[in-house]
Amino acid sequence: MISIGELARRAQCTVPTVRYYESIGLLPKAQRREGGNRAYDRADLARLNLIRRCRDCDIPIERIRDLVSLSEGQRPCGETIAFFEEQRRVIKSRIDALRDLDLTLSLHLQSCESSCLPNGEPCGIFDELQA
Amino acid sequence: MISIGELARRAQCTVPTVRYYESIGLLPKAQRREGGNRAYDRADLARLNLIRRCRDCDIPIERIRDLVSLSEGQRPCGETIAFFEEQRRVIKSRIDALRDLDLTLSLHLQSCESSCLPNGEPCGIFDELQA
DNA sequence: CTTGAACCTCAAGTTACTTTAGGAAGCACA
DNA sequence: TGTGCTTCCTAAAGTAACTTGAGGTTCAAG
Repeated sequence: MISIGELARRAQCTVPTVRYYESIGLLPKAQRREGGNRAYDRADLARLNLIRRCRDCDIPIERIRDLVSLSEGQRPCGETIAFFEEQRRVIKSRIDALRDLDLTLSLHLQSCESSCLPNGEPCGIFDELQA
Repeated sequence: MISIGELARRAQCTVPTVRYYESIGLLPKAQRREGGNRAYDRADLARLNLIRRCRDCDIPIERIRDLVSLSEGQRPCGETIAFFEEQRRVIKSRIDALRDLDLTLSLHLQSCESSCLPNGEPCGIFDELQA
């Protein structure tokens, strides 16, 4: 059994975030010690880790709720596979968008760096962006 | 001079979003027609386009405020380049996190698909995820 | 000149948290 | 046993970046 602080540390999130997840029912109500402090076990950490992995990738909480209930309900494989595949599609399109933006930024950086004067005067980087 | 609807359409955002940007001072107070409707010109569109590009990249509004004042103040290139490079770092780490999650999902999908029974009964896909 | 789309303001709702206020619990060490 | 100090507790309010809703006005087409 570990404390909420230890749990948060291991799952790389903050203590209030853990309490918040409990308050919205994404984590089950935690067990309590004598004095009232929350206590967690390995399964809690596993579940929080799963949630955090997903949140780091901006999967909305409602979708994570689906995932968790899928994992608990022992649903047939088909549903689970479909869910995972859908998430992979979302992830893929997000990666594509980010790569695209990165390319744009790198092009603007290049043009800035090549047209910049050594004295550090402003170049035309914003002219293009605002055109 | 174009209407707020036309402006929003061209900058790929919604009308309320434009009004919101004005309300927080990210866009200057719009000119008005006789009846009170907002009217915009090319410069407004340029500025909104810049803002939207950045927001698509999840650059927070406070940072865009910095950028706008950077572009208006004709600051030296160094600052601008540093800003863009920082944004590229943010994008890169976000892509890495997404790729990582995608890999995890694909591994679980594989193990699910290979251990699944043809009748669609649940397999152990979540056992690993929650371990 | 009327009708429907687009516009207006102001207020409240949304998501996923964080921050604040005001205490109580737990643990070291003197 | 007392005295700190960190960690914990709850409840409420704040934050970012918008979206949605209510209730009313303006504008362009027919």
